[in-house]
Amino acid sequence: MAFRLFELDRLCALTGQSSKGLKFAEKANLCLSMLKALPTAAPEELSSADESSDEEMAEYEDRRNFSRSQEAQVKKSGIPESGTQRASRRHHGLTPNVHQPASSTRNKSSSSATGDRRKPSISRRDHSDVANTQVPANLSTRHTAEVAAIQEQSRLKKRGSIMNGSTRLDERKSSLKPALASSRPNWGLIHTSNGAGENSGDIIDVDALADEDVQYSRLPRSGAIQSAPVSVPSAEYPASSNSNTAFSSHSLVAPSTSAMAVSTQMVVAEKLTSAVTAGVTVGISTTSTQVQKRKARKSALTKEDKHSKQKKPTLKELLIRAKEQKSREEKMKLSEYIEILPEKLHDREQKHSQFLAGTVILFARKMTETHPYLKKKLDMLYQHGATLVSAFDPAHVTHIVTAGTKAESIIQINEWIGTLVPVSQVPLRIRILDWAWVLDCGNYNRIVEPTQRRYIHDGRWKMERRLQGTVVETPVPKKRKREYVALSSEDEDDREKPTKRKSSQESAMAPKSTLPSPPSEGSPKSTVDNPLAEFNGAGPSDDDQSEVERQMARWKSFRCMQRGRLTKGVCPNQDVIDKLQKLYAVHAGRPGPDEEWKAYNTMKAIGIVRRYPTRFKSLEEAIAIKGIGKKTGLKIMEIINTGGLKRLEYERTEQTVVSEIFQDIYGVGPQLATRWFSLGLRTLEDVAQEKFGIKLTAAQRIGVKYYEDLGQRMPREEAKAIYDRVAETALSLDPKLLLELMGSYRRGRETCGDIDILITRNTKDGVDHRGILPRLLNKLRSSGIIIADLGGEMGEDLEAKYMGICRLSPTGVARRIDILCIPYEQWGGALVYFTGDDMFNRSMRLLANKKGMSLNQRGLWAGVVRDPKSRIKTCGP
DNA sequence: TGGCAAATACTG
DNA sequence: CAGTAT
DNA sequence: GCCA
Repeated sequence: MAFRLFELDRLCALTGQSSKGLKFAEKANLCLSMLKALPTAAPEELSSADESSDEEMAEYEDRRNFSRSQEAQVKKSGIPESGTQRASRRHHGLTPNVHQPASSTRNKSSSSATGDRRKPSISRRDHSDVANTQVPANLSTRHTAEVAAIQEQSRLKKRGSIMNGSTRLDERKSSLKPALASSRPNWGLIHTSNGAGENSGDIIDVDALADEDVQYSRLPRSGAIQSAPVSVPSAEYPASSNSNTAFSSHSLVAPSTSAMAVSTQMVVAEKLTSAVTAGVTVGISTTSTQVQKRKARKSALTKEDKHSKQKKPTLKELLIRAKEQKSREEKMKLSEYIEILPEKLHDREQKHSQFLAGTVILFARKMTETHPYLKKKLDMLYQHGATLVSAFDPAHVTHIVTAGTKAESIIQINEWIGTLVPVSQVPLRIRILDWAWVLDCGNYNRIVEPTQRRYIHDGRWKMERRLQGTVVETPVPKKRKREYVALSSEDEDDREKPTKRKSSQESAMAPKSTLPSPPSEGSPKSTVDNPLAEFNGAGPSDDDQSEVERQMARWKSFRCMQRGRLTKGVCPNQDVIDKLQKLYAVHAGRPGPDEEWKAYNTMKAIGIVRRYPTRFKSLEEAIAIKGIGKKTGLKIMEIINTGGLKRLEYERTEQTVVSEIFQDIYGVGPQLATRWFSLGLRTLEDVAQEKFGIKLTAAQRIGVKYYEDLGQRMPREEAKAIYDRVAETALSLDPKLLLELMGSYRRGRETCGDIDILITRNTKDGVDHRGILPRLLNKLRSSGIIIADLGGEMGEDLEAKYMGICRLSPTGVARRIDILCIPYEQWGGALVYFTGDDMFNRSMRLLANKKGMSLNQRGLWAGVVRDPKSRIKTCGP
């Protein structure tokens, strides 16, 4: 199963993480950490990712067999057999989840390949170049004005949406779907169905594993989670619901949820948490009889396992030994621990990339401390090539690293290393850095120039500046982009300078009040108090590396989220990004699968470039990155070297330009736009007048009518204001509704492309939100908020979606609004899904697939995807 | 060379 | 069913 | 277009 993990770094690339250079085991760990969020992952995979012993393989087989037997049951119970390799695809337009016979028309015919992708939803704001390109003379003046307007808007960050992929399902993949689908009509809640109950094979596995302790300790266990609830900021999230559906795990989501609006990191964290929740809930979300059945089977299984263990006692012994070792280590002081590291991690070169090679690091903590968490940090440093020292020796030490991801107070640092030397006495050439720096080094797989302000404590930073004569007194309000500027180059050689230290500078760094430390980038505050830590089946003291790796991965995803926001168009390769975005628009705006995939790829490349910390220097440097191949690499270099991109020049024909404009009309996609162009339409006027015999749909008319308004993003405050009004109205209908404003708002963007509202309701009291939507909409219409409909609004169901146009006031700009109601159980999944961004979602799903699971709006599903058999597992969030 | 996320809904 | 949408 |  190991081979599957090889794709992981691809995922990492997708999410903006660089797994480049990581050794296999690291990749595995990385993925695991990301996918800890997917706890029902076939446990055998999780364990084997570390190392697969024969015993584990045996267990793996056991479980598979077990699962197969379940499969058989599934068949018996009349649920369509899932194991078949036939590609039963859902039929477009038919009632969802009705199992389609294999003969379903959906197949690989080219038309389906095309038809299945949705419009790449090129952001309309993304035409920075539209205007400076020769606008065809025959475009009407109004059109030109629109173009200008668009250009104006184009500075706003686009919302990074991308097209989807082909829906042509891999046959094996699809094999799991019919069963899922058929077990539930309509957006099925899997966990209540009898079929689903029978299907929850992995759950059993998880339970069984709970007995196994050590090796599986990473796996969340329902019991563990239930017993470790976190306090619930109530309003944000309802605590538990009924005993049947153990939603207590939900409470774990709450803390992050509340912090969310302000912190993208927390968005990610919460996503993961939700996913975890989703997975975890499964295990406990079946009826009691089912639980009993499961337990029976579980104990049987466990016995088998134990039996097989006795035949091969080595593993057990190893485990015991490991345990002893661990407890010994736990008692060690840091200084002692450092001593044993070379022995403990003797194979670091084989297992880990050595991006810290050559550094001599002093860990800024009291060397007498014993906390395992700190040791893990040491592990990490050492693993990746650092030489650790427990005493300060200015001649050797190259870096001083603190354990926090937020700049520690200088006083704190002083206390930690002060016994060795006062901070003020540390030569400037020795950098005092944050843990974030280490993580970034991991991200980029090399030693990152520690010039980013956020790596460094304020006082120290200031002092360094002074000594350079580049005193920057500006406490830097918020959107100063200096961090990224600094990062690129300019003062990279600070530390090279043999700056003599002046103790007189000390004063500058004494009070931490001088510079308010930046609001920190989220709330990393280390895994120790991270709510997510609760999920990992064991506390921080569990399971060596993985914990640290996990944290690292977590951070990576944070970063990748962060970039989008903080970068704000300023990064070393911004020009490249701009061009690539245009290229993306070109591809995405053209019909056909090829173009779509080019677009997809271009989009990925954009993401990668955006978070690449330095300017590209060579082609090699560029194509060494996963996700950037020869073609893109060449383009990047062309842009960097010549400032332009020839490809763009000749791709940017009148057809392209006009077509893109057309596609900014709601309801118009690549195909229509292309067709219109070839029919001779050139301007929005043409479209509005339905020249050349074209016919507009109702939605398209609205799209034309509000063309300009809809092309604008709104400030997040406006989104919030509209949301507030909607929420108010909704709550007046039912005060117990839960609403959440999703999308880019929730991701903390300054501007939002649309308003995306999620509604659900805890059914604990036996009431649900059925039919609330039409009533809500009527109210909103009469209050003038909603001014046009684009579709949706399927009445009386728990799930309902509405799409329309709204505005804050009669004079306000028209905005797109989506309101969707979902069953309470799907809250977690939906939260993840509708928070996006798209790239994040796609990568998560990809990751889920690689782990043999599948992720969608409704939750996380375990079951093998691209691999053997078809174990069907389900879990509802 | 196949796959790249995935599932639904609406319209004409 | 194809195209667009989320 | 990239990757395996």
